[in-house]
This record gives sequence, structure tokens and C-alpha cells, in this order.
Amino acid sequence: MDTDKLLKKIIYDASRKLFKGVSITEQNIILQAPKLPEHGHISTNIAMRVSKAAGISGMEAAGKIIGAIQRNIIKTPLNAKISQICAKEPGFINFFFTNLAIYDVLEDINKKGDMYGSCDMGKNRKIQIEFVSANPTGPLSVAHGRQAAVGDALGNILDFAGWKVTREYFINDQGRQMDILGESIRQRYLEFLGQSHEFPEEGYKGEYIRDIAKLVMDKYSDKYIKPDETARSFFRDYGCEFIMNVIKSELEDFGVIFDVWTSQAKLVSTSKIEGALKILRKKKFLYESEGAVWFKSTAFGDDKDRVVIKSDGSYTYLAPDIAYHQDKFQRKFDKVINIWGPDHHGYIPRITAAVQALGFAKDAITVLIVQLATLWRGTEQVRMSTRAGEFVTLRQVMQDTGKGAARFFFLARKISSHLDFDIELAKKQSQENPVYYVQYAHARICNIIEHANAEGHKNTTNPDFKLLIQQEELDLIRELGEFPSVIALCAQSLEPCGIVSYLQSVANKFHSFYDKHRVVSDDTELTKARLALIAATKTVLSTALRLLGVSAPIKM
RNA sequence: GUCCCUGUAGCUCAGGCGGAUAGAGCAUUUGCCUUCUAAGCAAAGGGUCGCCCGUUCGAGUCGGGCCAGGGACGCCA
Repeated sequence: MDTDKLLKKIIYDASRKLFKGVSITEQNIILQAPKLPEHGHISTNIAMRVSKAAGISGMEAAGKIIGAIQRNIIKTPLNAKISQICAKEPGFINFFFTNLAIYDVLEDINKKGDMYGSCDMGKNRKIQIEFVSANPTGPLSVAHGRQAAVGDALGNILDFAGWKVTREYFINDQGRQMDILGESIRQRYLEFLGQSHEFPEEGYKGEYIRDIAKLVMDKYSDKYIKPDETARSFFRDYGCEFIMNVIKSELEDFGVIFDVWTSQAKLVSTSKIEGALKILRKKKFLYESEGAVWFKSTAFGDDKDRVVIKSDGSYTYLAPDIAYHQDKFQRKFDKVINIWGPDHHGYIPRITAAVQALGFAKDAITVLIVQLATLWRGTEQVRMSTRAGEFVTLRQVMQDTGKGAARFFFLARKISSHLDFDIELAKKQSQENPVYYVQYAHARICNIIEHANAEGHKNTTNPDFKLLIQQEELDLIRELGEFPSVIALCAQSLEPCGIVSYLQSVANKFHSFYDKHRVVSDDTELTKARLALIAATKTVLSTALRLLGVSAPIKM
């Protein structure tokens, strides 16, 4: 808020002038909302920070600073907004605002509408978020679901914070995993044709493999019965394409739309890998040893060097990945974010090393590790394994709980924390379920507005906010005023979960207000003001829910 | 063995860069619907912030050392 910025500057100027010998930066000055009402609406700790260097007590320093602030504030717009400034042990300076300052929030929301809360932090720079990127070897799991929810919400948040966002999926349509997939399908196919078969030890045992084999059989009969390379590559390609289509439709139904799908196979065919390795070789970051070619990732802090070309001449996974990252930066992204599962965390040093070796800045790439989601049905944990084909798919969870509840649950924890996802709970249409608490607030507001219209309160122009003087009203407005800083914090820390707790807080303030005061009454002016208040609340709720990808229902 | 994540109320978790009496939801107990949605509100109980040491006006927060749980450490992808 502008008030905060101005206040900070005044405090800064005042303390700079008073304590010339003490180094103070604007960063040092922290404005904070106190927990207790008697400590005012905002407080600063600056006096305690300078008191020691100045050789006086915190209270003494606070007294001096307050004097200076009061002299400076008179000629600013803040004068009308601050009712009292006082010092409290051991040296806090507390500011009390008049209600005038608070009503600015409502004006602001009214003016900006569903852009309220946005900012220009990104300055229109290009940012790419690569996420999910699951190998096409089966349907998406719950872990992918969390990554999808996080990546998509982060995309929304960064977009809202002024970045130009590209969402991208890297398709691993090559290599051993694909061979195993093709072979698994081929064996099931032979099984259908009544041939004795040996199902690969590491093969994918899920029922969906049989379904794919059945499709092939229905369509091509015994055309691919011979165990030759034609058959093998057919099953590989067919399986990959089939499963990618499954994944795409799952993501789409989950509300996640990717802008770009990049295929590893295509990357290889355009010889980007050789190109990238050539650069590394030229910069002397590649060397040969034991018949293999190694990337000198230790030059950038990795604990050991990594093989890029195996002794049999084929690439390790790192090689195409290096090429892919070079490709990203060639596409002129100012910043690249990769969202990975915890099983890849050991991979971070080598990919950031590669990015730096290619000549890009270290902080141009950020890898976020989204910790696993553990599924529960009540008190019973659901065990999963992709290979064995025993796992709950994202689609099943979506069908069980609904898209919105699933996304809300996935985003409710910090991405670095393990997440317990209780399907039974997310399914419940009851008060135990936190999604409904927030959505209910939104639906309630819509209902009141509808009711107000029916009662003939149609004219909503120029509401007089000064009529909003009840504690619950002021608390709610103050909460709405926090939205921009919540967004800024989430965008900066690349952590969507702040929005979830903020939503709960707004809903809580609204429900309290609702319970104590009637919006629609005989007092037309008060009704108008309160309608404006709940409309502003609705705007904030629906915007925040939109950023998370959760619906804001009109009726419940 | 090395590295990463986690440890806060009975349970699941919040706690921007250190700040005043540590918070929320659920669960438990108790109140509140003739008036806009009770999927709601209000109140109560519930804590050695894993343990120890340090840094300082002040530590759940920062540093060091332990303890416990989960995960990663391939010429797999």
C-alpha cells in the first residue's frame, strides 16, 4: 500500500537525520502489523535497532524518532490518516490509523476489479515453467497431480505479478523407459494372441498396458506378431502416443493447459545435442575417461563429474537435457523454472552446472522440488508403485474429490513439505473440508447480492465507506488490503500456499462480519456501503481462487 | 557415509528480513437459526515450538552440535 511506503520513507528520513553516525538502510526499517490492538495498526522496531549504536535506551530513541516523525508528517497526506503515534517498551513505535486510511483499500479494489492485487514485479520479462514432464509410461499419479497444481498456480501467480509466462512439458519419448513400455505392450499383445510369452521383469504391469495391447489387436490383428525391430518400434511409438494422449486429457481435465510440448526425440533429430556438447567441449568442460565422455560439473559445485556419452557411444539422460536447457535460453527466456519430484533432487547440481557451463547466469534457472503427496483414505495409507501398476491416478482423485478440492489440497502446503492428502476428507461435503469454507463465503456473498437486488437495492454508485465503522467491517477491510502483499510474497518465494491460508483468513473475517451484521436493511446508505464491502470481498475471493485454479461457486 | 526435506496443540499444518501474551482448521465441550445460505458464528480447554549450546536488548525464527522420521546419492530416465 502507498501509505506503508510513504510512512517507511518518513521513518527512514527521521531516523537518518537523528542518528547520523549509525548506518540505517531502508531495508532495516520493518513495518509490521502487531497482534494486539493496543499496539496500533502498524509498528516499527527501528528505535531498538539504532539505540545501542547511539548509546541510549530503546524508549529514548523511540521518543526522539516520534518527535521527528510528527514534525515531518504534517505536510503529507499521512497526517489525516494517522491518529496517534506512541512508544512502548522496549522501544516499539506504534502507529494508529484513522479509518480514512482503511477505506482506501475499498476504493482501490473498486478501481482495479479483478486486477486488484496484481503488480509489475516481473516487468514483462519472459519466464518459463517446465513441469510435470512425466515419462509417458502410464497415467499421471497423485505426485504428478501435485506438481501440476503447483506449476499451474505458480504460472497464474507469476502472470499476475507481471511476468510473461510460458508453461511447458518436456516429453521423454526416448530411451530405456520407452523400450520397456513398448516391450510390455508387445508381450500383452502376444498374450492375447495365445502365444507363450515372457513378461519382462521390469515391465509395466498396470492394467492399462493390457488395454493398449487389446486396442492394437483389435485394429491390426496379428500384424505385429513377429519379434522384429518393426514390431518393437511400432509398440514403442504406439504406446508413447497413446499414453501421451491420456496424459494430455488428464491435464486438460485438471485445468492445466500447456503452451509448449517439447519432444526429446525431436530434439535429438535436430542435432541440438551435438551442438550443445560442442560448446561444452570448446569451453573445455568435457573430457574422456574410461571410454566415456564426462561433463566437468565439479567446476560448478557438483560433487562429481557426470557421464554424458557412455562407453557404448550412446547418450546418458544428461546429454539431451543439456541441449534442452540450451534450447530454453535460446528461446530468450529471462528466467527458467523447473519443477521436479524429490527423486530428482540429486540432479539439480549437474543441470545448474550445465546451464552455467553453457554461459548462462546461475540464477537464471531455479529448480523447485515438490515433495511427495502421501495418499490416505481416512487413517489408512494408500501404497503405490508405478511398475507394479498399483497406484491411484490423478484422474481417480479428481473423480473422487472434484477438480477444485484436489487442487486446493495440493496447494495447501509448502511445496517443500510432505503432503498428506486424505481422499475421504477432500471428498466430504462437510465443515471438515476447508475448500468449502472458502467457497461458501463466496457463494454467501453472491446470495446476498441477489437478495439485495430482489429487495430493490439497485443503485450502488458512490457508496459512503465512512459508514463502515464496526470492528468486523474494519477487520475485513484490513484483510482485503493485505492481498497485494500476499501476491508479491508468493511470487517472490515461488510458493503458492500463502494464497490458500490467506483465502481462509478472508473467509473467516467475512463469516464473522456476516454473522454479526446484516448487509441488507432499511438503511439504504448503510446497505449500499456494505454491499460495496462484500462486493470487494467477492472480488478478492474469486481472484485468489482463480489463481489457484479453484472454482468460485455462486450457489452451494 | 554424503546431500536434501521435515520435527510447533490430540490430528493436519501456518508462522515475510529475529519483536511485544506462539496461531488456524479439524477433533472435544458449551452457547447461537421467526429476518440476506448453520457447509456459518461465538466461547472454553489443549504447548518443554525434537534436545543442548551459542549469537543479542529480544530466538519457534539465525549459527553450531546432537536425536528422530522421510527421500536422493547409476556409463537408469
